[in-house]
Amino acid sequence: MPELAEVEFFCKQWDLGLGGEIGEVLTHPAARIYRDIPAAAVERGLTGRTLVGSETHGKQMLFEFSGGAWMGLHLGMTGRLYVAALDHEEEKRDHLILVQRERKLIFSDYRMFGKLTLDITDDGERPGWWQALPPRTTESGFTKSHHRTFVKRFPKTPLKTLLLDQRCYPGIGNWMADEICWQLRLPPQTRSGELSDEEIDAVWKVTRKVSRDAVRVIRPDWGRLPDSWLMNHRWKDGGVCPRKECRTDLVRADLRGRTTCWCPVCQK
DNA sequence: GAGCCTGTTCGGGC
DNA sequence: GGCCCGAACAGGCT
Repeated sequence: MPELAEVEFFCKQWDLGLGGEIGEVLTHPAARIYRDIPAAAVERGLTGRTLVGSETHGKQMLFEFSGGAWMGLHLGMTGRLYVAALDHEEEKRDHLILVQRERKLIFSDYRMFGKLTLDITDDGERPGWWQALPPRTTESGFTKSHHRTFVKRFPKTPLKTLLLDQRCYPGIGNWMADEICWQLRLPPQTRSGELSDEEIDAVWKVTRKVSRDAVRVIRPDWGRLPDSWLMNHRWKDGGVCPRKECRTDLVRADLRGRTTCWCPVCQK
């Protein structure tokens, strides 16, 4: 489910817990998210600390706790964060629960593709892996030239596939990649090497726009994206291109292992 | 019951 | 080694 805007939405859910001490940490030790760090280490590492900050970067989240503890969280396909009252009955897939005095902060992930990390740093700096993440697509560090250089490295890769590469497009997932191709009127199969310099710059521009618009709409309350976008039409059978002058039946097919949706008329 | 799937990683093949 | 690509991971939902 979560791409960059949804990740921001989920991250914000835990804001209620900012400034609150973690009295107890409940885990499911056998859950797959503890493959990199044992559940016991997470319990030991976070109990008694205070949640003091949170931020997102693409599909990654970072939670800061007092004393230089940093918890990284990736939601995988189906992860979500929510807040519940203390008397909330634990659900089957609630793999991590941070219990505060007035609430529970819960990470739930039924398919368990999520990932959790914990770093304790002495100097108060963010962990190295976080600092090494590429520029966000919503920010000024995501420059035209940075983008152009990356595109030219992979001339044979289809545009849609390229847009899923987190090394350049952190946070872009399947629906956003299709949306970007559709707004560009370019077939998702277009090889990167076939793009003109003008088209490469257009990819950069639309990527920024789709990223920023998605965050603006989804982050506050999981709002609905405009019906003028492809997004609201791509899932159901019988979906048609939302362009007024087009209305052609959308095509859905596999591209490099991912379901891809496009308009056969607008995108050629 | 089979197939689907908004993500990432791993390993085989070239 | 680099690149490509399919399989695997897992389970709720249609």
